[in-house]
Amino acid sequence: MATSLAEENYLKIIYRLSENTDLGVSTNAVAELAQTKAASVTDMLQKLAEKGWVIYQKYQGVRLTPTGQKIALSIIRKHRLWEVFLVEKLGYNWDEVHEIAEQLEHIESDSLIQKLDEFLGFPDRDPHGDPIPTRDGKMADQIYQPLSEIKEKKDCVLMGVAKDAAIFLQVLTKLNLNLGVKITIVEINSFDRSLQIQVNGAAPIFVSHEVAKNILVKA
Amino acid sequence: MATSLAEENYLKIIYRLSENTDLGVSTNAVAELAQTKAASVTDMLQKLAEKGWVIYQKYQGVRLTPTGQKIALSIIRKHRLWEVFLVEKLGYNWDEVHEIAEQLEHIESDSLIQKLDEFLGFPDRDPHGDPIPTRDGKMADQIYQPLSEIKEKKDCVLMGVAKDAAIFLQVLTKLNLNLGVKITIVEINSFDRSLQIQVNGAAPIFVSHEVAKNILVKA
DNA sequence: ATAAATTTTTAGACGAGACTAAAAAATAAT
DNA sequence: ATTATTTTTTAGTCTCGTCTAAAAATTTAT
Ligand SMILES: [Mn+2]
Ligand SMILES: [Mn+2]
Ligand SMILES: [Mn+2]
Ligand SMILES: [Mn+2]
Repeated sequence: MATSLAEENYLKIIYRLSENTDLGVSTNAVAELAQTKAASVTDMLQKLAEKGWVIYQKYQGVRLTPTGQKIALSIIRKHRLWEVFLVEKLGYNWDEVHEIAEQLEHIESDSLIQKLDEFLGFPDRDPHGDPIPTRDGKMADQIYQPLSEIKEKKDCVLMGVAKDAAIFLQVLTKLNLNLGVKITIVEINSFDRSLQIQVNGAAPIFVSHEVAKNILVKA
Repeated sequence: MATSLAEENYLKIIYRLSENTDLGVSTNAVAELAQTKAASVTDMLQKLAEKGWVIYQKYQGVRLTPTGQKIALSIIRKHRLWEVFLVEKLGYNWDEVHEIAEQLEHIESDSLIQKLDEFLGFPDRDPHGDPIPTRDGKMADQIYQPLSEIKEKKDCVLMGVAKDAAIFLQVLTKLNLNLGVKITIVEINSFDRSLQIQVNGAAPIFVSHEVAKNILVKA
């Protein structure tokens, strides 16, 4: 069945909110991400339920059906492949691509994504370190951990981010915190949990716990 | 002012219908290309007129304002650049790209088109030989002529097509009539104006006048 | 010049997707 | 166990872009 742009965006949002929980997703949570009102969300959830893409019961929240999940994953796959294209081929920075990919992810053509994937060398991570779902709808687990969970004196490598808002990415760029850099934790300030770190062995800098939470690293 | 997908498509259609005439474009002509009804076209023309993109007077047809023309040309620019991308970078055939470009042409990002243009090496023709409008909205003239106007015994080179419907392009491909081939006119049959031609010096084949009209060549 | 045919516009309706205001249900506080 | 608060749903309205049916204007034919 055909999916409208609005439907695709709702499914993607529901998918995102489902990732960290087994409970149904609340109407208000969807409304916030969709930048719309709760009443509009209720309307849409009823439509999505009729199409068989979500399980929805009044006041009980919503969850994706296997079909709904499949659709969401295919949109996410397109989004992330386009992000790779924009960064790798067109020379964008990682903080500039999300909004454009939000548009490109809705282009409908199986062969296009197939060929794009090939053109890009079948990448398995996007420019923010997020796994790219496979063609048959399987997404690798996020295997990296937040920098905030690494112990003092340890080394690690920046593999991704847990948030791709431009404003956050620009901060990282300004601090030379790019994909692949080596991070050494010099000290963790116990009172506000901020970190003193070295980036590729350079002079130590400070980052807040909030920032560290959203930086994904491998030991 | 922002343009909706529907508005962009209407402006593009009006542009196309204006190319070969100085008269206003008729409601019915637009309706046919838009695959919609005349009543819907009338509605839209009134909206476009309010936005200052067309001059519209009841029963008098419609024509683009300079602003409207600018918008139309920017959509056509995007369409053709994406077509180049699909053929040159992703390996599509020229008969497969039009529908996908119809979607991609509506992606909104100045920097994206800028970077895409650069990535493609600033092409000035799309895979069908059509000129790509420049960033500041100038479109080169179509300098090629229909094969149907070439004299007997003359040689020419296939530079483009006047129609990019997949069904037509597939016929050309089947006859080895690809961009850049040398065509020699062996004979013109006077009774139905069909042509006997050689493609790159191979054994002669027949093409109808209808086909010849839509093949663009340079002598 | 009048009638017939065609084209175009208007009038009224509809679905998608959003909104506001108000009602209902679920949660939290006393 | 009642209130009070928050969340969610319903009811009614709006805009966009489309449709059909009918009216009006234009063009063509007689
Ligand atoms: Mn993104
Ligand atoms: Mn991403
Ligand atoms: Mn095309
Ligand atoms: Mn083309």
